[in-house]
Amino acid sequence: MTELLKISLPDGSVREMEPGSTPGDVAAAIGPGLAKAAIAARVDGELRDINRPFEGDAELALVTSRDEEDALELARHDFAHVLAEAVQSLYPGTQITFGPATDDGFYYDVKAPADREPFSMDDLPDIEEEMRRIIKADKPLRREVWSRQQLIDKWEAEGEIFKAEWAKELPENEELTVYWSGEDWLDMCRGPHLASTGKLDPQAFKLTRVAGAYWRGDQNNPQLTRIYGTGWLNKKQLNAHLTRLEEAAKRDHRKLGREMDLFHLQEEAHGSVFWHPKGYRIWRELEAYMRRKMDKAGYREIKTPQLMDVRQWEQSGHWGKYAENMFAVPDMVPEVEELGDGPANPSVAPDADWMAIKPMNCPAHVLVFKQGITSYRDLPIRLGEMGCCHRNEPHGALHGLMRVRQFTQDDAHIFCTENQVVEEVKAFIELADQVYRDFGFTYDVKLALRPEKRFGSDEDWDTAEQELRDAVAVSDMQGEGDGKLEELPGEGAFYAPKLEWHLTDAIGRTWQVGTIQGDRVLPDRLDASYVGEDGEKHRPVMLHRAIFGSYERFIGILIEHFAGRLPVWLAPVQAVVATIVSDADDYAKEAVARLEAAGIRVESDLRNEKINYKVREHSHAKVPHLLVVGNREAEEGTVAIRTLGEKEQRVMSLDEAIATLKAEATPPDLREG
RNA sequence: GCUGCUGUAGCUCAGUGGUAGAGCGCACCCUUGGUAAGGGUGAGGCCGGGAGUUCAAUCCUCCCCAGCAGCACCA
Repeated sequence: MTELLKISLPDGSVREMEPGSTPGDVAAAIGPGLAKAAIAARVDGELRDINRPFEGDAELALVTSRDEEDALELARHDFAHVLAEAVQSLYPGTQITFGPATDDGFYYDVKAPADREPFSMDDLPDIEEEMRRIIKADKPLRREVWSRQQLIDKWEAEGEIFKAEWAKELPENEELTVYWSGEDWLDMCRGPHLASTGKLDPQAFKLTRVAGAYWRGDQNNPQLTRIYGTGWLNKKQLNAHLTRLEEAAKRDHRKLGREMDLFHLQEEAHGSVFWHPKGYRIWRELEAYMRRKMDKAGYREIKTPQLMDVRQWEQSGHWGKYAENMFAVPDMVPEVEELGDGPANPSVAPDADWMAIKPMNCPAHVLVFKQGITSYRDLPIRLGEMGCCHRNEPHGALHGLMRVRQFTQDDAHIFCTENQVVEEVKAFIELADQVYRDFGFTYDVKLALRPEKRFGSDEDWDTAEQELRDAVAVSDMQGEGDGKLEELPGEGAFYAPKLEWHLTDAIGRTWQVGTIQGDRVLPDRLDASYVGEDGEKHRPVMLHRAIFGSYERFIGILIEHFAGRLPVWLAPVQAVVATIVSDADDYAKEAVARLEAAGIRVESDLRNEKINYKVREHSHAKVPHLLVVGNREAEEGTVAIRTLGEKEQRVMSLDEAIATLKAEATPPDLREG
């Protein structure tokens, strides 16, 4: 007599099941409805196939499509497998590698057969069709445990060199599984999967693009073709997602930047921004705001050179570790050969001295710190700079305002003693939190730990990393996202670990803005010191920090975050006074003069156009307030305010309107209460 | 930098082996109209740059540049 398995269910009940039975059997025992709805199971908390037998007593929670997160993960993973199967079925000789679920779908990295070009967008319709065929065939997805050698033999026999390479590195003692799709195709996979391909909705996915991706993420390896898709549980979800993407595209800062006449980019200065009056207005407001914040927080602002002798960069270590991203300039008058009307051909003498344009401000700040003799009593010293830096970024990395070659940081370096580090980092974390909340952002904080290539001793790295963790633990952060501190091994700077603040753009990509880094390397390399209580020289710790990160990136994120509808205090034009008839022109001019006198950024629109047209145009321009005046308003001394995003107008006296606008135009740090 | 795609008027985009078109915007005229497109007329383009094939190239081929998506990179 075999002993029955005790399967506990979420409602607290316990079912006794025959050994070898599966979560599917439990579902069937409970009722036919559930048997049909159950797509997978959580067994002792682990997501598993519905048909994978229990290995003993267990806690079971059946997963249905109502458990959206699990269901989506499973479906996307299955879509990825179906994608791989479809590609191999259509194009024999294609090698498959990996294909995980993503935030909105799935991808699979494949290597096209040698006699074929890499896959392109044109191939996607055929592949989609083949995927639908596989889904409709309702092929069972069956789990099987294989030995490592079995896997290696199979992949090698089939010429799957990537899979074989991977299989060889799998641990010997772990249970290795494959999943069959029907009887004719399989992939090595940890699972879990749905019971069959037919559980997928053939109308709930769409292949979206192809792109190159390196095998195992290393650019020294062959490049594969990554086929991306978006995958959902049903067509409705898919369509909703596609609509969301369209909406997100509308708030792309590059598009809005042009439409709102904020800035432009052009090839002759690619990667550098031409700021237009309206865009630079936003910049100036941000800069004024940040200056007030930093002044109050005990920073002192400085300005340091754009160009320094290359020898200085050698000493700081940048020339060795960072030269490929630096712009170098010969310190000489170039010989210019005139070729008639053709291009001038400057040539550089072989013995020219070289200068480099600063890619960061830190070495210059150390040089400022080193002037004179500093006592421990003076510490901490916080030196701030709106520092314009140039970095020669890989061209494929450039992206609107988000990743540029010339940018200005709200940079500062805090020189302090060992004992002051945690306290200073804490103060910074709270300052950053205030700033992000003033803009309505939530954020994620990550801790980037020591990279492979680095300066400094392991003991110093241990200390520096722990200080950042300690500071986070004692800090008061309110505007944060999920509240967990994610640690990123190997991602720190060559001189210091970094705390990083990440914000999200319109389509969900995250961008680092703020950072603070605890550096013991640069003060040492550049021989910075202070005189301690004991009269001896000591090395200060140097904290590198920024909150906006760069004005360029921060403005890009602001534009996307607000879809161009910036808060009044940041809006380049805060109000437009628009007339209905020309008889109201004089009154409109008076209103504009009074608004200007109150410090409001206001423009007038006296054109001979219908009010409908003016409303439409200024709404498109995302002007927060439109003050409409006609004969009625002129007589009564009122304005009809139409606020962006609202359908209703409010009529109020001009005085009242000025007071309202003035309050809204006040930057958040200057508001009372 | 790598893979793929794209580059035509200020913007969004059609189009053709015989040097070009629309809508919006812009200018001018008419219209003074109460909250998201009033009407008319007109100007505007070395079809990203270079080389090649061709009687002829915006169109085909090659190289370069830039942009887009992803990868890699982001001190």
